[in-house]
Amino acid sequence: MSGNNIRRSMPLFSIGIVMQLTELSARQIRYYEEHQLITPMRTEGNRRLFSLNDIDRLLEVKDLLEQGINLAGIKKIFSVKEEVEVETETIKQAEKIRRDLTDVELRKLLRAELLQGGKNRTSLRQGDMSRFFH
Amino acid sequence: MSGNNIRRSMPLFSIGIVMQLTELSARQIRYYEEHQLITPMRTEGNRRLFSLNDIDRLLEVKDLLEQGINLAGIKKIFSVKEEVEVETETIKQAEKIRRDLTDVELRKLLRAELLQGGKNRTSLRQGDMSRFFH
DNA sequence: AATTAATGTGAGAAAACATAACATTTAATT
DNA sequence: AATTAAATGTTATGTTTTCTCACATTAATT
Repeated sequence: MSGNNIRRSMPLFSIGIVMQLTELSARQIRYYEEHQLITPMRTEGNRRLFSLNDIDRLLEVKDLLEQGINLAGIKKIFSVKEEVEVETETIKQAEKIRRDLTDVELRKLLRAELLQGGKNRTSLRQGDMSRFFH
Repeated sequence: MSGNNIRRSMPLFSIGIVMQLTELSARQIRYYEEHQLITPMRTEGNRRLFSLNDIDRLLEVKDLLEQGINLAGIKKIFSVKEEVEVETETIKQAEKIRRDLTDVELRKLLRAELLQGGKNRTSLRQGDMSRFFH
């Protein structure tokens, strides 16, 4: 999942290409950056380099603007979205930790059982075999 | 399938980006173009614009060169590959045509059967109903 | 030693992009 | 109606990137 994200945030496209892909003017794109709706990378020579994520954002900005929402509103919408994403990500990770922990518990139990096998002969393998040797 | 191909042949990347992605020098890239291993598009202002396919090709060129194959060899390899691709495409299409034709045959048969229902009363529906009205 | 294939390097011109300032348009507010 | 603010257009000027072309270098082959 993360590999794809890296790819989508890779700075690849010049402003000329982005203009074509989004049908926005350079002025518009720069203006939206000025208002922090996107934050494209820069080359050593200070040229903007846009990622696929940037392009997605620009298309969304365009769409929302056409719906009559102003830049302030769009910015807020983005920040809310961002929050939601962070939260779901946190939940996901918590879920993963929970799973991992229960796995650890499970292994602990199994390990205890195996170690106890010396004294109390009721280990799994013996239990299985006992069907044939009684 | 074709939509993806269009995307992969879309002229998007400047030579600077391609240099970074392929770790080839501009000289090398232009030289390979000169020898028709790639044919990037041009902007109105005569700048090269590379597609994902171009980049793939360049990486393959690089790889084959490192294996000691010269440009002539690489060119031949590409043309052979191209031929193979064309052939498999042709086979695929022939296969599709065959399928479509047999479908047509099938429908023809069904249609003939339905039309004949007026004279010889053994149509499917009547056949079904006859179980209850005998 | 000479030739060839692949790549490096430098010059000069053109294209693309940068910022900045001022102009225009449109919609909202007074 | 006049004013203001938001969004975009336009123009000017400087810098970066890319273009082609020519010549140089390197390594392998004859």
